Amino acid sequence: MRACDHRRVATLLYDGLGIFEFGIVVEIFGLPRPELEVDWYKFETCSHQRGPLRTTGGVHIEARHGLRTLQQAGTIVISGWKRTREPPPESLLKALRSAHACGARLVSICSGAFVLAATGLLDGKRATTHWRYAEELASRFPKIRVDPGVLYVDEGSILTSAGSAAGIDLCLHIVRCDYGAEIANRVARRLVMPPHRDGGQAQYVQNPVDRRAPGGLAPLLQWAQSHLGQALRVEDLARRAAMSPRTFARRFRQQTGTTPHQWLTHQRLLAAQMRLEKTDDGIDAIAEAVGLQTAAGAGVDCRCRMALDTKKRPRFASDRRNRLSHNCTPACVVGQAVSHVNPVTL
Amino acid sequence: MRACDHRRVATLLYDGLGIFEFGIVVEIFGLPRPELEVDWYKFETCSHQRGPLRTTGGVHIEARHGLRTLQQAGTIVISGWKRTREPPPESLLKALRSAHACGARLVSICSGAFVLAATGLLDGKRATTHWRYAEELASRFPKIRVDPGVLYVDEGSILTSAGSAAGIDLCLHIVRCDYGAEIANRVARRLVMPPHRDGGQAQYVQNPVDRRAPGGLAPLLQWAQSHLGQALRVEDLARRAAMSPRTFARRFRQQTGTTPHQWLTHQRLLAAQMRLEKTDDGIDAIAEAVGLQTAAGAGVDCRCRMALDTKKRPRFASDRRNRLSHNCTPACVVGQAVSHVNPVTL
DNA sequence: GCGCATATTGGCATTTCTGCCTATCGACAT
DNA sequence: ATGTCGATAGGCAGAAATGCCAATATGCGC
Repeated sequence: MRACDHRRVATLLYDGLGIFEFGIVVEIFGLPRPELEVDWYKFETCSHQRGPLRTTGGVHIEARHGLRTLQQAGTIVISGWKRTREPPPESLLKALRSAHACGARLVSICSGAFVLAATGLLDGKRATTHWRYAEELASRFPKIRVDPGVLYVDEGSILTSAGSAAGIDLCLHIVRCDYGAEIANRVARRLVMPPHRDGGQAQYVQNPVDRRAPGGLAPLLQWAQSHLGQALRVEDLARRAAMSPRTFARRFRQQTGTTPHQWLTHQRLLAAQMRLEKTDDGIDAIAEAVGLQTAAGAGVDCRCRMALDTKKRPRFASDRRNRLSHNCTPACVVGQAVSHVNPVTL
Repeated sequence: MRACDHRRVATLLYDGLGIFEFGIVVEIFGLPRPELEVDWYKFETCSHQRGPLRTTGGVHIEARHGLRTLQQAGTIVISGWKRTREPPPESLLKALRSAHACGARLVSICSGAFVLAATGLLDGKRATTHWRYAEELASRFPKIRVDPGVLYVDEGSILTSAGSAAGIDLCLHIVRCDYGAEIANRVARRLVMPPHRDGGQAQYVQNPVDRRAPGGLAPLLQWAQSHLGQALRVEDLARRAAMSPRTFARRFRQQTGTTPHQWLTHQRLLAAQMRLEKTDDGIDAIAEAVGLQTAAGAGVDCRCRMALDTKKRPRFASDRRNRLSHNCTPACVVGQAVSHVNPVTL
């Protein structure tokens, strides 16, 4: 394994490239950043294919380099892969293996994990991918320990990240490793992104992953979601999970990234949003149904009130199609009201 | 003003286009989404310039349409503008004004606000842009009420968003307005982004904006940041801000998006991260210095402990350059530990 | 100036959160 | 078998967060 410069970053272009994921890589590694006053990354686009390549959004782009350059890079980013079932060309795999053998760092975003998986280099290692593909990845590459619940996995020389935006998190993580926290924070700030975000992509998945994980909270959360109308106290939830309140709080944070109460409030607001759109019920009825009016405890106050307070109801809620000044539905307003709540969805 | 279909989305390409911002627009509006089972947006790329256009990342792309198509769209997105000082061509401005007169919605991301500003359509309206450009925008277009503290501004027919990633928030907002919260949430989930995020970009700016806003917390926050070592209680902060604890809590949430205590803890961890990199102090000394060991109150527990606990120190902190199994510096680990804390920076 | 409506503020009670301390359990070496 | 170490669980007290209500300020039309 020869030493190689991780600051030489190459990313793979291919026919059908997702421009968003590519954009992330460019934004983090590919922009000149004189203000940071460090020896910043050198960035190259490479492809195994010649000529203009189609991308999402209906535009075409052309890589400036071929696999040879890719292979010489110290950090290689595979941002997605058009069709997960399509095996990557052997020439590409060879280049990746060779680069890795020389000490290069392999990075994948979203379905790019399938390319890394195909090299065999992930065997026995942990990895992740977009939650839509997690199952497929795990079943097609059983040797890989797929963790669908995290935003990214750092296995040292191979790093994989979950869907789309999680690529930002991983790229920032890499910057943090290479240049330190301060630089990474500055990059994040310029991106107007939080410097780190976690709790895993589990938050963003529709159905909780790992339903039957030992001590998993998923069943409880599901139960809670369908009983939002009741005045659920954290203590009750803990009892239901057969844990002491303290342990429950700890587990809850581990698995969701928030406190039970914040999560609950957020669920209530989301539910309210949905009902505002899907039903013709009035604000009060909905608030009641999702447990917001009566709710014992805490979590909403002015924020939710701003949108749900019965006093303001006539202003926009007389009809659920009634539009606000800015063409927003009530649900939209609630959405903005929610915004201050910790963004955990599950 | 004729009715026009907001679902016809066009975005402007230009020489020097930021591929990241463009990617956002594509990802939200430009992907086929059969799974949503709605009449999704039609997406077009337009430009006033012919031929391949340079973009960030060193690739070239070509717009499929010209200004005529742009003008006919119902939603026009300007994702950035290469040089804020460069006046947009009159032909473009004309097309935008004309489209707007016909009822089209104008949307800007990042420095794209300068293009909208140049049309004059923003005069008297509220708007925002990337925090780096906010001041310039305000001074060059004094008639615009620039709000540099928010992620986006919805003025009905003109929507502006702050830097880069804030464009995602705005685009999701638009989807929420057009198709409702559920659809928007599904799009967000697929992006692995929170469905809404707020508290404003104020969180991400290095130096708090609006330092002298009436009742602004910025000075207090700055003071707190330089006195993290002390055992600051929320009550103390409130007193220092000359507010009752209750009012303080409310204001704090308004302006930062979190509770005082969460913010404080996050600041402590960030500070610890920095010190781990910049100084040769040991874990204990640093923890002490940023108020984590001694800290009265709450906020860290197992999360921070995971990285800072003196018991585990020998494992990775004997030398600050000492690497973990995954090539991470201690600061990096702390970063991951921080992750469960609400991502507010300020 | 007056009355009404709305927004802001402060205090209080309740719930929730969290650091810390102790107890328990299992692995492992002696 | 015994003791030590580490990890996890539970309990507790103090701090923090929040809904709610009452009081006060602010604004507005008359």
